[in-house]
Amino acid sequence: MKTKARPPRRRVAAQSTEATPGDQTPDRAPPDSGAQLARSLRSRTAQKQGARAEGGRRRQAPAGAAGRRESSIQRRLESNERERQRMHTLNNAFQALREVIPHVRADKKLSKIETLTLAKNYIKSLTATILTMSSGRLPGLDGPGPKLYQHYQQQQQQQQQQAAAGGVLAAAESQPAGHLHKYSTQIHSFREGS
DNA sequence: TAGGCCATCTGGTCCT
DNA sequence: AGGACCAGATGGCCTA
Repeated sequence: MKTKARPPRRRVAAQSTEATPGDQTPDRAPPDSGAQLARSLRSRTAQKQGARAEGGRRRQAPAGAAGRRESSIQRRLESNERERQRMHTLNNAFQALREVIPHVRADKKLSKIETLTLAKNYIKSLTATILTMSSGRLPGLDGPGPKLYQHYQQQQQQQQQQAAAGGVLAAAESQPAGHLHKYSTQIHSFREGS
Protein backbone atom coordinates (compact mmCIF):
# COMPACT_ATOMS: atom_id res chain seq x y z
CA MET A 1 0.00 0.00 0.00
CA LYS A 2 1.16 3.44 -0.76
CA THR A 3 0.82 6.66 1.04
CA LYS A 4 -0.37 9.55 -1.03
CA ALA A 5 0.22 13.17 -0.24
CA ARG A 6 -1.71 13.83 2.88
CA PRO A 7 -3.46 16.77 4.34
CA PRO A 8 -2.25 18.02 7.65
CA ARG A 9 -3.11 15.78 10.48
CA ARG A 10 -3.25 15.95 14.17
CA ARG A 11 -1.51 13.99 16.74
CA VAL A 12 -2.75 13.77 20.24
CA ALA A 13 0.62 14.30 21.70
CA ALA A 14 1.13 12.79 25.06
CA GLN A 15 4.02 15.04 25.66
CA SER A 16 5.51 18.15 24.37
CA THR A 17 5.92 21.77 24.97
CA GLU A 18 4.66 24.05 22.31
CA ALA A 19 4.41 24.60 18.64
CA THR A 20 7.73 24.18 16.99
CA PRO A 21 8.75 27.44 15.41
CA GLY A 22 9.61 27.12 11.79
CA ASP A 23 8.26 23.64 11.60
CA GLN A 24 8.85 22.62 8.02
CA THR A 25 6.80 19.50 8.22
CA PRO A 26 3.37 20.72 9.10
CA ASP A 27 2.25 17.16 8.99
CA ARG A 28 1.66 17.22 12.65
CA ALA A 29 -0.22 19.43 14.93
CA PRO A 30 1.69 21.51 17.37
CA PRO A 31 2.28 19.65 20.56
CA ASP A 32 0.29 20.12 23.71
CA SER A 33 0.83 22.80 26.21
CA GLY A 34 3.74 22.64 28.57
CA ALA A 35 1.43 22.48 31.50
CA GLN A 36 -0.24 19.38 30.16
CA LEU A 37 3.07 17.76 29.50
CA ALA A 38 4.35 18.58 32.90
CA ARG A 39 1.27 17.01 34.43
CA SER A 40 1.67 13.94 32.30
CA LEU A 41 5.32 13.59 33.10
CA ARG A 42 4.74 14.08 36.76
CA SER A 43 2.14 11.37 36.89
CA ARG A 44 4.38 9.04 34.94
CA THR A 45 7.29 9.76 37.13
CA ALA A 46 5.15 9.14 40.12
CA GLN A 47 4.10 5.78 38.73
CA LYS A 48 7.63 4.82 37.84
CA GLN A 49 9.21 5.81 41.06
CA GLY A 50 6.55 3.81 42.70
CA ALA A 51 4.43 6.15 44.53
CA ARG A 52 4.28 2.99 46.45
CA ALA A 53 2.55 3.62 49.63
CA GLU A 54 4.08 2.02 52.63
CA GLY A 55 1.34 0.82 54.84
CA GLY A 56 -1.03 3.04 52.97
CA ARG A 57 1.09 6.12 53.51
CA ARG A 58 3.21 7.99 51.03
CA ARG A 59 6.72 8.67 52.01
CA GLN A 60 7.48 12.29 52.55
CA ALA A 61 9.52 13.70 49.70
CA PRO A 62 12.89 14.94 50.86
CA ALA A 63 13.42 18.63 50.89
CA GLY A 64 14.39 19.87 47.43
CA ALA A 65 12.98 16.83 45.68
CA ALA A 66 10.21 18.82 44.08
CA GLY A 67 12.70 21.24 42.64
CA ARG A 68 14.82 18.47 41.25
CA ARG A 69 11.78 16.87 39.69
CA GLU A 70 10.85 20.14 38.06
CA SER A 71 14.30 20.61 36.64
CA SER A 72 14.32 17.05 35.42
CA ILE A 73 11.02 17.67 33.65
CA GLN A 74 12.43 20.84 32.21
CA ARG A 75 15.46 19.00 30.88
CA ARG A 76 13.24 16.38 29.31
CA LEU A 77 11.17 19.04 27.60
CA GLU A 78 14.25 20.71 26.21
CA SER A 79 15.57 17.39 25.06
CA ASN A 80 12.28 16.63 23.33
CA GLU A 81 12.40 19.96 21.57
CA ARG A 82 15.93 19.35 20.34
CA GLU A 83 14.99 15.93 19.11
CA ARG A 84 12.01 17.38 17.27
CA GLN A 85 14.25 19.94 15.61
CA ARG A 86 16.74 17.28 14.69
CA MET A 87 14.06 15.21 13.03
CA HIS A 88 12.78 18.27 11.20
CA THR A 89 16.20 18.96 9.71
CA LEU A 90 16.43 15.32 8.75
CA ASN A 91 13.06 15.55 7.04
CA ASN A 92 14.11 18.73 5.28
CA ALA A 93 17.06 16.84 3.91
CA PHE A 94 14.76 14.08 2.73
CA GLN A 95 12.57 16.66 1.03
CA ALA A 96 15.56 18.25 -0.68
CA LEU A 97 16.58 14.84 -1.92
CA ARG A 98 13.08 14.12 -3.23
CA GLU A 99 13.15 17.32 -5.24
CA VAL A 100 16.40 16.33 -6.89
CA ILE A 101 15.46 12.80 -7.86
CA PRO A 102 13.52 12.57 -11.08
CA HIS A 103 10.54 10.34 -10.65
CA VAL A 104 7.40 9.79 -12.60
CA ARG A 105 4.57 10.81 -10.36
CA ALA A 106 5.20 14.34 -9.20
CA ASP A 107 1.93 14.38 -7.29
CA LYS A 108 2.90 11.41 -5.20
CA LYS A 109 5.27 12.05 -2.36
CA LEU A 110 8.00 9.46 -2.20
CA SER A 111 8.29 7.71 1.11
CA LYS A 112 11.61 7.85 2.90
CA ILE A 113 12.63 4.36 1.93
CA GLU A 114 11.62 4.99 -1.67
CA THR A 115 13.61 8.20 -1.68
CA LEU A 116 16.75 6.52 -0.45
CA THR A 117 16.45 3.54 -2.73
CA LEU A 118 15.72 5.63 -5.77
CA ALA A 119 18.54 8.02 -4.95
CA LYS A 120 21.01 5.21 -4.61
CA ASN A 121 20.15 3.75 -7.97
CA TYR A 122 19.93 7.13 -9.62
CA ILE A 123 23.45 7.91 -8.48
CA LYS A 124 24.64 4.57 -9.70
CA SER A 125 23.07 5.01 -13.09
CA LEU A 126 24.51 8.51 -13.46
CA THR A 127 27.92 7.29 -12.42
CA ALA A 128 27.77 4.47 -14.90
CA THR A 129 26.67 6.80 -17.65
CA ILE A 130 29.38 9.34 -16.97
CA LEU A 131 32.10 6.75 -16.77
CA THR A 132 30.99 4.97 -19.88
CA MET A 133 30.98 8.22 -21.81
CA SER A 134 34.27 9.52 -20.48
CA SER A 135 36.13 6.27 -20.94
CA GLY A 136 34.84 6.02 -24.47
CA ARG A 137 35.70 9.55 -25.37
CA LEU A 138 39.13 9.70 -23.79
CA PRO A 139 40.79 6.39 -24.43
CA GLY A 140 44.33 6.38 -23.14
CA LEU A 141 44.38 10.11 -22.53
CA ASP A 142 45.28 11.76 -19.27
CA GLY A 143 42.29 12.97 -17.42
CA PRO A 144 39.79 11.93 -14.85
CA GLY A 145 37.85 9.60 -17.11
CA PRO A 146 40.06 6.50 -17.25
CA LYS A 147 41.09 6.77 -13.61
CA LEU A 148 37.53 7.08 -12.52
CA TYR A 149 36.60 4.19 -14.68
CA GLN A 150 39.31 2.04 -13.16
CA HIS A 151 38.20 3.02 -9.70
CA TYR A 152 34.64 2.21 -10.59
CA GLN A 153 35.60 -1.17 -11.98
CA GLN A 154 37.55 -1.94 -8.83
CA GLN A 155 34.54 -1.09 -6.77
CA GLN A 156 32.37 -3.29 -8.90
CA GLN A 157 34.76 -6.18 -8.50
CA GLN A 158 34.83 -5.73 -4.76
CA GLN A 159 31.08 -5.67 -4.64
CA GLN A 160 30.90 -8.79 -6.72
CA GLN A 161 33.31 -10.56 -4.43
CA GLN A 162 31.37 -9.50 -1.38
CA ALA A 163 28.15 -10.54 -2.98
CA ALA A 164 29.60 -13.86 -4.02
CA ALA A 165 30.61 -14.41 -0.43
CA GLY A 166 27.15 -13.47 0.67
CA GLY A 167 25.56 -15.28 -2.20
CA VAL A 168 23.36 -12.41 -3.31
CA LEU A 169 23.78 -10.09 -6.25
CA ALA A 170 21.26 -8.96 -8.76
CA ALA A 171 22.51 -9.11 -12.31
CA ALA A 172 21.62 -5.48 -12.79
CA GLU A 173 24.01 -4.49 -10.02
CA SER A 174 26.95 -6.21 -11.58
CA GLN A 175 27.41 -4.04 -14.61
CA PRO A 176 27.13 -0.32 -15.32
CA ALA A 177 24.35 -0.60 -17.84
CA GLY A 178 22.32 -2.49 -15.32
CA HIS A 179 22.01 0.47 -13.00
CA LEU A 180 20.04 2.51 -15.47
CA HIS A 181 17.78 -0.41 -16.10
CA LYS A 182 17.26 -1.00 -12.43
CA TYR A 183 16.60 2.66 -11.79
CA SER A 184 14.00 2.96 -14.51
CA THR A 185 12.39 -0.27 -13.41
CA GLN A 186 12.17 1.06 -9.92
CA ILE A 187 10.65 4.32 -11.03
CA HIS A 188 7.95 2.41 -12.77
CA SER A 189 7.29 0.08 -9.92
CA PHE A 190 6.87 3.09 -7.65
CA ARG A 191 4.57 4.66 -10.19
CA GLU A 192 2.42 1.58 -10.17
CA GLY A 193 1.92 2.37 -6.55
CA SER A 194 3.03 -1.02 -5.39
C1' DT B 1 -9.98 -3.35 9.31
C1' DA B 2 -5.13 -4.30 8.39
C1' DG B 3 -1.03 -2.56 7.04
C1' DG B 4 2.07 1.24 5.73
C1' DC B 5 4.04 5.48 6.89
C1' DC B 6 5.07 8.93 9.90
C1' DA B 7 5.78 12.25 14.12
C1' DT B 8 6.81 12.31 18.67
C1' DC B 9 8.47 10.78 23.12
C1' DT B 10 11.87 8.47 25.69
C1' DG B 11 15.97 6.35 27.67
C1' DG B 12 20.44 4.77 26.52
C1' DT B 13 24.97 5.60 24.49
C1' DC B 14 28.44 8.27 22.27
C1' DC B 15 30.91 12.46 21.53
C1' DT B 16 32.83 17.03 22.50
C1' DA C 1 28.04 17.79 31.83
C1' DG C 2 25.33 18.59 28.07
C1' DG C 3 24.07 17.86 23.46
C1' DA C 4 23.77 14.72 19.42
C1' DC C 5 22.49 10.45 17.85
C1' DC C 6 19.94 6.24 17.86
C1' DA C 7 16.37 2.78 18.25
C1' DG C 8 12.12 1.13 20.38
C1' DA C 9 7.44 2.24 21.62
C1' DT C 10 3.22 4.50 20.83
C1' DG C 11 -0.47 6.27 18.43
C1' DG C 12 -2.59 9.03 14.47
C1' DC C 13 -3.78 9.24 9.62
C1' DC C 14 -4.43 7.21 5.22
C1' DT C 15 -5.39 3.75 1.58
C1' DA C 16 -6.81 -0.66 -0.21
